[in-house]
Amino acid sequence: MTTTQSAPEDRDLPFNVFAKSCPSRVTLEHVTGRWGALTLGALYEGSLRFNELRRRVDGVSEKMLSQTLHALERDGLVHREAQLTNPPRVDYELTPLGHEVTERLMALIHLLEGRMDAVLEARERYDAARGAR
Amino acid sequence: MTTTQSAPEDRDLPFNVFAKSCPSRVTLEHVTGRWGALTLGALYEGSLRFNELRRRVDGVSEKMLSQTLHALERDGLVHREAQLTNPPRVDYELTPLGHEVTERLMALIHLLEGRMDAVLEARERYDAARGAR
DNA sequence: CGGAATCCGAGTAGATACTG
DNA sequence: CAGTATCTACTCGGATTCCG
Repeated sequence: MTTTQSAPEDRDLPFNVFAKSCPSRVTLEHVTGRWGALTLGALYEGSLRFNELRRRVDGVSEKMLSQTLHALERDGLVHREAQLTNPPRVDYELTPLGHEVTERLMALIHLLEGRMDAVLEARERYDAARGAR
Repeated sequence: MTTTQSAPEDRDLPFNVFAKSCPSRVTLEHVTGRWGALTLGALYEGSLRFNELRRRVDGVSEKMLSQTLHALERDGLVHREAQLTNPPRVDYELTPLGHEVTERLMALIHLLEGRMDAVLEARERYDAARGAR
């Protein structure tokens, strides 16, 4: 054993989401946040323009989408390609890193979508037991 | 080809997070939400008691942890085991479904932690270009 | 089309105090 | 220990307006 390792969660990684001050926690929130996850998911299929994204991500406002895209671009997960034509055209696409991240994210989303029946059942059981009191 | 399939995102799955009204979006938010993700992550190593959980998930308040655990329990991802001793002892652990979900979640978290250096670099580049103006 | 800026209400999060 | 209750503060997020 060449490295000193005590427990799995006690890795000597420089970054640890469980620590309050770790920057990785902020990025995790950008990625998994309400609109971040859906935006990345939409871009997973390919590059999209601003309003195409808005339509894909059902329910997002211009403001939130704009804000979300900025955060993801700043974190290096999304690339913004602006063409100064008239009318202007701006395409958003995943960076290689963004694609890797989104792969993992989609695995999570698809699992969840596939097991929603079990989740719904669990909710009914929970409500029947708790709500009755 | 035996199934009718038009596009990957156009699957005829009953649940689709991209749709505003889909219940899967709510569950996704429980799982990936600020405290949900960290709580599941903490429980991935094994069952924990309430205050152990509080210490692991750095920065969470009692209220938020309690609320988070209720949501995850209701969705069938976390199991609550209470012993009516004195002092009371309550253990939380992942259900099999919760474990599956958390596996995917941890894959995402670990990827992110491992690439934070790239994220931080991207941020500096972004700020240098944008913040300068 | 692709945004930025402003306003404002609703919901969320934290601190605190209390209970079993 | 394991929570609940309450209060306040703050942020989030939507609608609107305006600009390049």
